[in-house]
Amino acid sequence: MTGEPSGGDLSRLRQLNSLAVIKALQGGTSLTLTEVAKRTGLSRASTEDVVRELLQMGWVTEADPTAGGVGRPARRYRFRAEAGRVLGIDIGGHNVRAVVADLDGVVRSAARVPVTPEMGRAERLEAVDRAATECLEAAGLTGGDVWASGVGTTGLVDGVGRVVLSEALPEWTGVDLAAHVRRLAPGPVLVENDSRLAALAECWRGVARYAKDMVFLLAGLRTGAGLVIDGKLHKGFANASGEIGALPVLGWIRAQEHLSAASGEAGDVFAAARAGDRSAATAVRRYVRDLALGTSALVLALDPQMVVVGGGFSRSADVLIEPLRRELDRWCIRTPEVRMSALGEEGVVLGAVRLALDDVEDRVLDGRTPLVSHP
Amino acid sequence: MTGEPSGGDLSRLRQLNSLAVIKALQGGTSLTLTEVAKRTGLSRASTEDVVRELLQMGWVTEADPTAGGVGRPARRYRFRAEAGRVLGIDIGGHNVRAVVADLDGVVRSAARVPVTPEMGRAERLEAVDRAATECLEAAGLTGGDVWASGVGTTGLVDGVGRVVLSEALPEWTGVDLAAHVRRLAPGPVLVENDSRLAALAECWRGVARYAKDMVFLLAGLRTGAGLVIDGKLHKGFANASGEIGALPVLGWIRAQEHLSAASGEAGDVFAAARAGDRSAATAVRRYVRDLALGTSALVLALDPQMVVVGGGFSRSADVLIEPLRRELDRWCIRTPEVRMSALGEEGVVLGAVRLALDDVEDRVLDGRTPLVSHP
DNA sequence: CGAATAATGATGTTCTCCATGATATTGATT
DNA sequence: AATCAATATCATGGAGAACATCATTATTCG
Repeated sequence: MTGEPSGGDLSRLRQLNSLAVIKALQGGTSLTLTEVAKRTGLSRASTEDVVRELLQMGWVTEADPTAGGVGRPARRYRFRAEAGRVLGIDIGGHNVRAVVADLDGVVRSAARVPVTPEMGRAERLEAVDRAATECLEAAGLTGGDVWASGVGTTGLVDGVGRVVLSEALPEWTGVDLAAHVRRLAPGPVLVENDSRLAALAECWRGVARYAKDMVFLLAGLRTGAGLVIDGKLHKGFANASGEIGALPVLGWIRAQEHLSAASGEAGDVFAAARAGDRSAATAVRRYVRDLALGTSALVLALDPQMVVVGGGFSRSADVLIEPLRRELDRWCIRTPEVRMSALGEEGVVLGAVRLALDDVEDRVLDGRTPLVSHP
Repeated sequence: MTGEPSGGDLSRLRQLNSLAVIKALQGGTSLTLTEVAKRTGLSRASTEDVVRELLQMGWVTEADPTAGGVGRPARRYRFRAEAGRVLGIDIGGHNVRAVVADLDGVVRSAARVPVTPEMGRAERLEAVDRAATECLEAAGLTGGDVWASGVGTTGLVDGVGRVVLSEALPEWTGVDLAAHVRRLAPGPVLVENDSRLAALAECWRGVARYAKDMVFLLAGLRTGAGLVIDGKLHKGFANASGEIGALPVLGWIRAQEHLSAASGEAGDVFAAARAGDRSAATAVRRYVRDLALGTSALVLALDPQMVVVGGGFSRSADVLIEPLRRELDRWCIRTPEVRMSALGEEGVVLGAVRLALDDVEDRVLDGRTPLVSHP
């Protein structure tokens, strides 16, 4: 019933310990052998052995020793994040973003191509190509250098990277994004729904960094949700989790209508409400009420530690967050922390990067890819 | 972001391999060394070594060799499930059940003490004592022989085994069940909500045996839910997951009222509906409609592989399941399999046993309890 | 009764980790 | 400048675990 820490060979032990050392070293900081030994729980001697091996394979490299301090200065080692690259892509209604990141998830180059919600399939895919190649070029790479790619898009995505259903974008249902991106960057391509990727990103480097259970709320022209459960993105049996908006009584379908009824442009309504416009304030109140209903359902179902609000409207956090919290209080047994997204528009791309990195780590961990660097 | 398969010592490797062998041997079947070796992926020689050690520690024992077949007959080994015992208790409105099970989860003795929903705290706890001692005695054990206990009760339970809130039972809020049961059986006591335990049980030996994501629906005088996500019981940050019933629009609050309005006794309504009574049929239809609304919220949120219906009303599956399925179809993007509980009234106790067994396995796995048997 | 078959037992090797002590490099102290 | 204290690196030997290989043993089949 539990996972599979399954034992095995002696080499498996070394593999696990190598991985532990890498994990300790990851994140840009450089450490001395003694520090690594302490973090991994290994003996100093073994740590040295492991590090030597990793050094030779190109996974770690020596860093500058720090001056000062008594005694012989220790050598410092750091994870060689530049050993590999991943590609992250966010295909939205208004923008296509692409970034190249290193193995620490640090963005090395980025590109953005504006698109419109009305664009057809071919045009949008062409924008994807442009964004990806532009940012690969800026990083001085070709597609072959990429170890894995993550792609975020609106709509439901199946297990092999095809868009099963997209209501927001025309001609988008049925696109085989994995195949398309694989043309640009051979190697594993992982496609996910954008709300989910934004959720992932918030758990990684956003406000939910230490939350194991978290609900991400995409509040914008569309309303959506992404769930992180037990530290992992929850996909569901057919990749259709978080689609609470489909239930009419929970209000997500009609939520935005309150805003568009009050004014032409949605962003204006929040500004007007902030300025004291009565009808705008009413519209926002109604919007929040509907938003909170669906959110309460998620919160009651999952009892997460935190709700993170992202999406276009999260810019108007000042008139959103507090009312939302109050509405949640009405329904929830225990109202979780409600916080605004820390990543804003970059959330989805970063989540795509995380998705790709997870894949890389999984493959290294499973030993399917032996720990060999591409120098 | 992933778990902690953290490496370590050589002894750690042995520990993992021991565990793998135990897992392979668990479940009553006896295996030959070669079979174990094949299942664990270890070499025959190492398997032999591990098994010898486990044999000596009392975790496995030799079984009768099977006759027939060419070649030297192989020795057969089996997990010594009788090496330890766990206690499972279900404290309900009408019955208190207790069972003693071995490490394979096979029930060795059981006891049932009838209670009434109106009983106060002292009386109900006294029933718990009676059920537990009766079934310990029947198994020839004292509380000290029990390695861990699992307890199921209605209501919200906190992390240390206290009932935080119970609406169904009088004087029940605030009981420290863990402390109470620990008096009977020292050692770890784990307390959980009954719906959740029933969910766990269905995933273990019920109809959801191979489902990783599953929603259990408790349909009875109360309505509740238990969630299994990624093969594990989902508790939530404050142990309050699955409480979707708190949201009025989702109908669980008013669901039963349809039934009680139609007739005095709930069970009768289903019977009457089955017999063709028009008003009873309408009541059932309304009940199912409300039940489905909350269930849809759970299904849309989680996209589980399966919905299992348990609780008192699941006896009337013939007039429940199919209409429920149809109603779910109305709202859900992908309607999961809907099945009736296979365990019925025994579900909660079995879940309690599983909870206790999980604790035992975790402690063995973490090495906090060295693999030492109590002979 | 011998041949084929499959399990068991024994031996030696290799891999990995660890403990211990020797050696190196630096800052502070005399 | 010489010495000391502190810390890090290097080297050696030992123990535990897993594995490959081969000889041995217990069956059944012909």
